[in-house]
Amino acid sequence: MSNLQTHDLTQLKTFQLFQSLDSRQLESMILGSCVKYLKHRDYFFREGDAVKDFCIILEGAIKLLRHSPRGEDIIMHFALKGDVVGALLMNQKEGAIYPISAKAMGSTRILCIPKSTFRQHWLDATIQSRLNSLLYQRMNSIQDDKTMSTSPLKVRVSNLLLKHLDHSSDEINQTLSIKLTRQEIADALGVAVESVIRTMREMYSEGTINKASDKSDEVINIEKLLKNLEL
Amino acid sequence: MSNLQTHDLTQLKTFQLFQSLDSRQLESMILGSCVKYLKHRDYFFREGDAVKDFCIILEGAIKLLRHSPRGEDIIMHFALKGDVVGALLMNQKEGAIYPISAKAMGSTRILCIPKSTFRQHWLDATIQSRLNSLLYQRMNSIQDDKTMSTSPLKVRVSNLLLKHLDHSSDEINQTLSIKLTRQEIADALGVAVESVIRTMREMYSEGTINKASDKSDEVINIEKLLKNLEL
DNA sequence: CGTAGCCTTGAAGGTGATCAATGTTTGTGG
DNA sequence: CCACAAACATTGATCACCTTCAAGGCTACG
Repeated sequence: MSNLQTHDLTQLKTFQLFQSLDSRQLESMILGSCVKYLKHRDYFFREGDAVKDFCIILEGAIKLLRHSPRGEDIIMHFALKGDVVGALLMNQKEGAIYPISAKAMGSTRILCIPKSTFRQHWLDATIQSRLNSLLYQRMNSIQDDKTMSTSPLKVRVSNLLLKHLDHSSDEINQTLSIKLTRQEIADALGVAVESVIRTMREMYSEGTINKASDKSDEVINIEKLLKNLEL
Repeated sequence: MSNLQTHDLTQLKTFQLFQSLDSRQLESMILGSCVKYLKHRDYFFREGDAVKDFCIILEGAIKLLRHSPRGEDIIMHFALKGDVVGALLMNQKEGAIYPISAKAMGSTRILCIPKSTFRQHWLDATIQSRLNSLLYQRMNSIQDDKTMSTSPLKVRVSNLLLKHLDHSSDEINQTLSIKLTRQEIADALGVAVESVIRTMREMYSEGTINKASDKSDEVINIEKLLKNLEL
């Protein structure tokens, strides 16, 4: 736990949520906040905890998940740099609990903001409307998933990979913006790991997924990926 | 299409969204609005249409759905009286399109509000925060569904029925707040109609669902229903 | 060095999909 | 009011996809 650095402030201003706000407003919005480091698999909060604060991801990634009745994890969303985690809950009544868990993927740096600051400085029309925008995107993505729920697994895996492609390189061969384990892909789709493994093995043999030259990373051929999504 | 009646205004005030607003504010929020009647299966808007307005349901119900690649409908949400449909889209840029279709279930009366009014009179902190609340509930419900995606169909059907029980009567035998066809249940769960029919036939034989004495309505034994959800 | 988390493979089995045929209900127009 | 179409419901037979279970391997990390 530590305080905000100057370069963090600069970074904040690049996030969609804070675009072209004046510095005074920005500073009021992060009153009482602090930077936290989460290690791989640390929880920011757990399903059932009393709602206390929310955060903005400065570096790394956080997965939002629930525990299914049968002990599996179901992943609802992968939150990346610039994403806001838990803000929707700040409007809830006193005594509310988190309906979901937030778990770090790899070392993650977050800016942790107390509920009171939200209630004093975030209830501004512009901000709320931007939060709505973020929420809208997340909603849309969930609905995309649901739309494909009747498609064969290969299509659903392809769709998931597509959503997480790193668009910085516009090559045919792209990488993912976060490293996803087979287990995580399975948890995000609500299927068994073994099924994901078998499906992705097939995608290897077709050349949709390839081993990267250097490391254990994986590279995705976007043309072949898109072909899986047709029909 | 017609204008708002006095009793409609009274009704509006009973909705969560408008709780304890003064009349002046309420009137500004419905500037330029009009009441529309939708017949069964009429669309309020269709996936792909240019975004123009949103609505509040005065009477009846609207289902929000998408078309899957294979021609099936996938139902995302059943919106009932007092629900707001399409408000999240009003913040989007010019030229946005509806990502979803909104289709009436039975005769439905709505208050249809133009985008311009939203932009002038809804960007208020209180309202936005209430919209967030509605959205939060919808999000939560979708996440509940997803959490059960690995459960057997009987559990998922039970869960869907539970969500739509009419809690006005606190008897053991309850009815649904909207009439759902087997097809709609199937579309909401993303499964085949035949599977729903077979599952519900079984629930009949167990006594979880029963024919109502008078009509073709169905009555649900809530104790047996809850038993299906355990484990 | 041993544990924990993830990956992999194979064999067996079940749940729900698909297809095809038929019945029922509702609404529409002549 | 009847005839016809459209939407919804039902049933059975067959089959594919994904799950489950069991066993083992790999890699990272204290």
